[in-house]
Amino acid sequence: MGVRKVKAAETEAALKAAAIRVFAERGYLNTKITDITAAAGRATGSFYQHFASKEELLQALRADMREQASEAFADEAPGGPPHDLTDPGQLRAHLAVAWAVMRSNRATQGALFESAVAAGPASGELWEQLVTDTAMYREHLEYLGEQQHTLPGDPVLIAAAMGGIMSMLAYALRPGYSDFSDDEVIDAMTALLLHGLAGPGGVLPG
Amino acid sequence: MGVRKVKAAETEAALKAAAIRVFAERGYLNTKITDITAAAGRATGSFYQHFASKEELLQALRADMREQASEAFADEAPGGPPHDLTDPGQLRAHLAVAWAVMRSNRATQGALFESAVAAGPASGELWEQLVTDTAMYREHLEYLGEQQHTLPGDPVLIAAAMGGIMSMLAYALRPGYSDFSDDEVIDAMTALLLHGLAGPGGVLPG
DNA sequence: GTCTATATACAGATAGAC
DNA sequence: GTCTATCTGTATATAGAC
Repeated sequence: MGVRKVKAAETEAALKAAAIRVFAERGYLNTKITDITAAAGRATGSFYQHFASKEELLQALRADMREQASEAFADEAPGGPPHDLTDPGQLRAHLAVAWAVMRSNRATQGALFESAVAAGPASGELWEQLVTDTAMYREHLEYLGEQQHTLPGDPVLIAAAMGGIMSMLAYALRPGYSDFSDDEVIDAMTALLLHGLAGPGGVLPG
Repeated sequence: MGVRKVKAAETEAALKAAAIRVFAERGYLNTKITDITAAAGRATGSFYQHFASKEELLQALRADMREQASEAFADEAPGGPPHDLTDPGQLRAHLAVAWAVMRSNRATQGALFESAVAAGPASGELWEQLVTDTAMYREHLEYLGEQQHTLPGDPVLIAAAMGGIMSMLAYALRPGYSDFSDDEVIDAMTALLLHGLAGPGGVLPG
């Protein structure tokens, strides 16, 4: 790689890193291109040498996150059969990995969320994102269905609900104005999604 | 009331109605003040005679919705004791009313959601909105806790999760690119929140 | 490739006639 | 109170020198 390309790659990396920092502070929608370039110590014009728009930069960050996510889930279940989401340990492990990925990519995750919401309800972007991101849940639920297990509802809908609540909490829950630990959130969501409000006892005493 | 005040009230109502229409089409963040005035058949300048900003108009719409919501819930349980959310019928009724209010105020509900998200993660607005809107769930859960019922987690967190999933779905789920009926959604969420993925049977066979 | 300087575009808000 | 016309601020994107 020539020295020129190295410099370019450096700048691109600097812009991405700066974007992550400033997205975390002000949020995606509230940051201007110039906020990113300033935080990266570059000139405004340099931005467009690497990205056509803020949206395109976000897609690059999304690709990075996807890569990290698939690695994290590959570590969890290396090529094995689908998880049984009604097994407490497996459900918890799954939620814990998903939560860890979302939290370590807080800024990117939040930016994608903001972008999808800003597109408006009629665009369907948020629903599309929800369905895409929960494809793994959906598959596991469909597997359960094949095993004659009765599901609470359509696998697509249930999967979207599960993923939706996780990403909603990951976005809304910030240190400072609420003090739930990661473990507390994971435990609570595991219990809620596994046995619901009724608890592990099944049907309540009449 | 003088004729002048009548005209003013008419214009204000026209602006609110127009805002609801255009929010539903383009979303809150994507609509300009001029979109609203145009849809209402008024001049741009007239807007500021009634609202200082788009945000203030939204607060007015929120007040209208709150009023409607409290009526709906009052009809459901007129002055009675707190609901038992582990009772299938009561949980379903509760979710059904919440869903009906959100759907019949789709545009306002969506606009509030967009506004809270656009404020950025660091603002805490989305969390605040979530906690405020789920105060009723929280109280019911705390009541269950007092009855020695074991909850999946902190009432504030569980309530936020319940409300979060409902408003997320209400925003993301639109006719056209997904075809779940209201009943299907309510049934699925009732089942999920009541008994989780494991189902009403309680602990699964080993 | 990176920089400075500038052009373009548009939403928000106001001024003043009616 | 409502209108038309306009001003202001600001974010995006480009042009051209280095």
